[in-house]
Amino acid sequence: MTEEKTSRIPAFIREAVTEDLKNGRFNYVRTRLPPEPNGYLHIGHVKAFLIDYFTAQEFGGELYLRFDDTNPSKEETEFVEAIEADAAWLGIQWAKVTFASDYFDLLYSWAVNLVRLGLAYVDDQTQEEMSASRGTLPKGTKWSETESAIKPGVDSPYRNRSVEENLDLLERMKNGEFAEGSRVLRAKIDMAHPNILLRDPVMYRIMHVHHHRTGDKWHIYPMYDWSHGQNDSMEGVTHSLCSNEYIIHRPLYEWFLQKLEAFPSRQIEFSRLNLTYAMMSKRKVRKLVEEGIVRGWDDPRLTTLRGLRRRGVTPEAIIHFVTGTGETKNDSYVEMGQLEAVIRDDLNKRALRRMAVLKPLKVIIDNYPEGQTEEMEAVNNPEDPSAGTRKVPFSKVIYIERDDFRETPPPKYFRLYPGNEVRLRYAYLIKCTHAVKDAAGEVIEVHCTYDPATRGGDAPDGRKVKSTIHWVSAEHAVKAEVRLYEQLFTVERPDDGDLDAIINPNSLEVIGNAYVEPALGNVEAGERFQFERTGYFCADLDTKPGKPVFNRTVTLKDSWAKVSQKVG
RNA sequence: UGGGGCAUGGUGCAAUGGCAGCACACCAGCCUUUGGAGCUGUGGAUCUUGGUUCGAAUCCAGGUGCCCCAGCCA
Repeated sequence: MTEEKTSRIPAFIREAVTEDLKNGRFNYVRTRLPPEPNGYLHIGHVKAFLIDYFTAQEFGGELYLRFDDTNPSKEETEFVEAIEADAAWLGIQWAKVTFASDYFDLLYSWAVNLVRLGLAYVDDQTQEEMSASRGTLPKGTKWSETESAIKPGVDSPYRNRSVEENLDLLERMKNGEFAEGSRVLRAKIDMAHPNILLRDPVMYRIMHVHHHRTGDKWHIYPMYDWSHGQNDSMEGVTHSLCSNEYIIHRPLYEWFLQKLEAFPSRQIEFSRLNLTYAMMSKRKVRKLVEEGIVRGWDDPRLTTLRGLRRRGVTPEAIIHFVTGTGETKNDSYVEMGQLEAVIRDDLNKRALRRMAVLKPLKVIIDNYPEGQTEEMEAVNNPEDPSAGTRKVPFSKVIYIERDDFRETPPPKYFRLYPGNEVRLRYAYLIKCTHAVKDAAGEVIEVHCTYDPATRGGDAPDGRKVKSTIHWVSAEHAVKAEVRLYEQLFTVERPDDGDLDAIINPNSLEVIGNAYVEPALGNVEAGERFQFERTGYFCADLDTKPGKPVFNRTVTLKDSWAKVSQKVG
């Protein structure tokens, strides 16, 4: 693999960081990954992770993994561990792990400073009152169907309390003297500001909730805007890289740090990764899991990291995909096909080839000696000679793919049909004589003759066949469960739609009676293979000794599907 | 004129005032013991109008379109 790009981070970030280093704003680089521990990582997070990781790496800096655990009602230790494990699986390395909650004490003292400066106050308004006094956006935006005009906000009646009173009230909020929702601490900025975030944003709210790390110590918890930038600054994070939705937060980010005269961390934004047919909304993914629409957070149909891993996607493929899509400030939707192409490319180079018959049809080779078994030599990976070869047993009765036989072949069909000769991969040329049907008219077995002179697959007389099909020996085959996946959703942008209306009812097909070659009989969960001509597969967690279960990671490109569609 | 952000083939990304290129997809062909892989080729894009310039995707001005923002979520 060649390194075609010298840099793995977007130009606009590289330039900004370079400039900061040159003009002396910073003399080192430190970035941070800021996951909220309220769910599992999905492929959308990988982009942010990689940008943070590579930016630090490229400038000889370091990366902190900092959990944004400021809302104890949603967050759990379970997710902290899962996120760490998933990020490590991806290959991301960090200098240390921290938590927003590590800074609760310091942050509180900073809030006290702000109150002393007359820049923050305790507001006793109800949530409804605050909302009503915040002003409105003009008609035409999605929230204002009933409102007709832009309105500035109105100052809270509590806005001009004395510093002493604010200090006292804040202290008592912290001590748990007040009911949830009864008071908040707000920054004192400008209730008429055109950017609504600067209309006296809430800094602390009262929550009498147990925190997964600080226990019951706190009764107030900071909001995102009163935490994230401060933590960046406290940790000496130079570049706080985040998605475009935070652009409007940047003035607030800077306001706090300037007023506090704190270390001037810099926020830079980029666009999120959107993928067609993928659900990125944590809330909706949770619903899929809770309603049993999928089998868990690691369901292979999900684009969670655990889902992708279970499906058989490698970390390298994920990284290659994400860096390959590039990073900009443009809103964009990358096609799922792009991900699949990268996965194929990755697996093509590393996956051992095996033969597996997913939908078996019995073939009897009438002129092959009864009871005889031969060991055929098969290549493990034509892309990688060092993968070597293996022996595959061959005998009189074999299974082939039902799709590889037609009693009456459509145009351009090169596979097995009465009178046609095909090659059994690594074995013999066989010619179909006739098919046997059951009472219902369904083909239940096919009879063939083989040419003993074609062992290995080449005819001494030089005659060619147009098709090579895969097979397994009936006597030696191992029975396997195979799970075939399709898109979970029927629409390209599932985050937008009504969940129940867009679920693809056929996203999972379980095949209980596939036959696989003996080499597949004892595989470890997680091992990846290419089943010749059908796709890439990965041994599932449910695999037991002698009872393999495979997930289809992705199909092979199927040009016959195209031809057959065109032909009709 | 509420504030902010973004506009390059179907999709995603390059081109940092000098021949609009790459990947995926698509189409045609070659090759093939995977109708896989590989190889070759075709078609297709600078949102719009004006300006600056020898020269504009790039700079300037106006317009248009899309996205984000009124959580005590992050």
